[in-house]
Amino acid sequence: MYIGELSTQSGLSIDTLRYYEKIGLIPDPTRDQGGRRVYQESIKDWIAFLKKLRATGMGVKDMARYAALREMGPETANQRRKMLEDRRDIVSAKIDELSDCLNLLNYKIDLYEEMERDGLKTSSPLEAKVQTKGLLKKEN
Amino acid sequence: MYIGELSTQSGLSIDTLRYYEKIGLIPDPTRDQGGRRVYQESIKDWIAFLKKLRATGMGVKDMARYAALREMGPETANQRRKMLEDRRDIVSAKIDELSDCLNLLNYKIDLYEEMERDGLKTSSPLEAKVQTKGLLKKEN
DNA sequence: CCTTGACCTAGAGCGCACTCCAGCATTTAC
DNA sequence: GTAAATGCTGGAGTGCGCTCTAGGTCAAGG
Repeated sequence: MYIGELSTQSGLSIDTLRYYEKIGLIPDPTRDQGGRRVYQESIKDWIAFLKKLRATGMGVKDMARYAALREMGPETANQRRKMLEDRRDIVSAKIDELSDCLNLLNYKIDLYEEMERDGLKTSSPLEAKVQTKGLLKKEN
Repeated sequence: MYIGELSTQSGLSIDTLRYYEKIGLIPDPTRDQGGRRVYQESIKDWIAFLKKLRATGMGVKDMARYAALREMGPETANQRRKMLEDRRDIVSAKIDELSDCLNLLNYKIDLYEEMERDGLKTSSPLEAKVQTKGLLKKEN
């Protein structure tokens, strides 16, 4: 499988695939006689996992660290587990934060709907209302 | 309230406060005789809301658009509502995505624990196991 | 007075994660 | 045999969201 096909199938651009290789996220593939990268099917699973890690907000440096540990073999399992646990905690916290944001958005959308239904009769700033409800300032 | 105090109370750096002002996220404050910014208490609520929008992943350009609509008064309420609805959908989708990621992380952490408990007896790549479970590739 | 500290401006610089470019080689289809 | 498609490299460029710097002003305390 050449890079174009891998790009199509993995959803990463050709440039990104080469970039990921350069920074050590993807192992150097074999080359054909013409010097072109030849990928094995199994790389797709690894890339799918990398995409999941990126989706969690992990930076490419951390991902490269994880990839390097993986290359080193099973004796690094505990370090990789630790990284995933750290990431789990971060993701968990982010979900909570986004849930808060979602509540606030829904609350303000309701206020706007009310305001539009009432024909713009109230012109007091919505942010003030939100504050009085104590929906903001929960943290920060 | 001068910028230093606002920085402390809002959790944004002084530089960020001036930057937000420059790009139109924060209304231009009045100045004292010496030209120094003087803020009203109410700005803190607005900044708290801006921080929430940022936490949802909204870019500063969109935030500036929202801020500009707000400056224009109540007749822009429907446009602002639309923006918040769009953002709600994005946040909702992001929560779902992160929940998926959380499941995958937990699954892999379990595998690592198992592997470490079994004394590294299996050296097959974990990514392959994950793939066979169909936890990856749900989208992408 | 004079120093200290908080503030000011315009603009440069930074870290991140790509993305694009120029210039070239190879392969494939006609 | 030639043109189009696909690939290669090294390095520059991009957009984002700040963050920092240089060189200055201003107000309060000793």
